[in-house]
Amino acid sequence: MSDRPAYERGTGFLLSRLGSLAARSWAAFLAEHEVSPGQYAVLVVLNEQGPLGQVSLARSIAVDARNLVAVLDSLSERGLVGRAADPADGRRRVVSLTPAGKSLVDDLATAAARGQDDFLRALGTRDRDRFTDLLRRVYDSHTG
Amino acid sequence: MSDRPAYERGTGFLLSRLGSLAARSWAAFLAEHEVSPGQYAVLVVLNEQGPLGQVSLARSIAVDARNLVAVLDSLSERGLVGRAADPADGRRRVVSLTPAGKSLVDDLATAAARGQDDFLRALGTRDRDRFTDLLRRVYDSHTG
DNA sequence: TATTGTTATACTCTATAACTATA
DNA sequence: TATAGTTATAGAGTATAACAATA
Repeated sequence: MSDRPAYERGTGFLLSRLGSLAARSWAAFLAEHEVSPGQYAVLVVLNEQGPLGQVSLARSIAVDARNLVAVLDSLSERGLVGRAADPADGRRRVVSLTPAGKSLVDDLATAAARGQDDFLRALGTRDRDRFTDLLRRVYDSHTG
Repeated sequence: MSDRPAYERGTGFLLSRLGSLAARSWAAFLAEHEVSPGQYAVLVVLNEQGPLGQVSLARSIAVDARNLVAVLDSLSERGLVGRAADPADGRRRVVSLTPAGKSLVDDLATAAARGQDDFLRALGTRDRDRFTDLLRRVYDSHTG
């Protein structure tokens, strides 16, 4: 086990603190490519799941739909996503990835894989895979 | 492996996103006890490591020393920590936990252990232990 | 000159409230 | 009435710049 009282460094505490560190590191990496973490999350989800309405998109990235508006505005201005009115439902605006957006996601993802090495330097190759697997399972349980 | 392109959901992306979720959940729990995440982090570190100067303390919780000042002011006003001038170095102010602070940390840690169950519902008991261990190793590698 | 602690300020992320339009 | 999208605004968390006191 540990030489410290385990309850003081429970998973919630650790995940919250480490997540804060990771978010800073991640934002700094993305900033070099002039993309915010929220923008990248949108691009990734659209690339994986295809076009989505804004409410579905917001839930998929665990962001409030109100705060998604400005993110989509900025992505749209840069030509990375498009918003099209849904003919079947006048309220909906379907968001989709443009070819330029698709190209950017692929490039960033490749670069990001290299950038992670330093942050996870405490773990060996096998533990990194285990870690990523556990993270994904917990993450997916919260975003559906 | 996965049915999705693994590079898109690398560890940096997942940790940053999940950490954001965990931080919200964690802050909500602490708010019920009128404590902020930053305040709790200070209390935990002081409880583990004993009295510290503000620069050492800031590094231990991975927070900028400038942003630590207001946190310590609020904790001091509530009588949870004390700041004493260091006789050996006039610049330093040594921060230490008061009995009331120590008591609060212990109570919160016990309550937090119960509150984590829902957030980690996707993992079994053994995987939770593995997850916590991996988190701690990565976290410690960044905070010394 | 370097370090400790501090203030002021700005920027990002998130949350609260209220609104429009469509169903 | 319920839902999709939007706006305005306020609150945390963090980062940049500059400063005083001490080493």
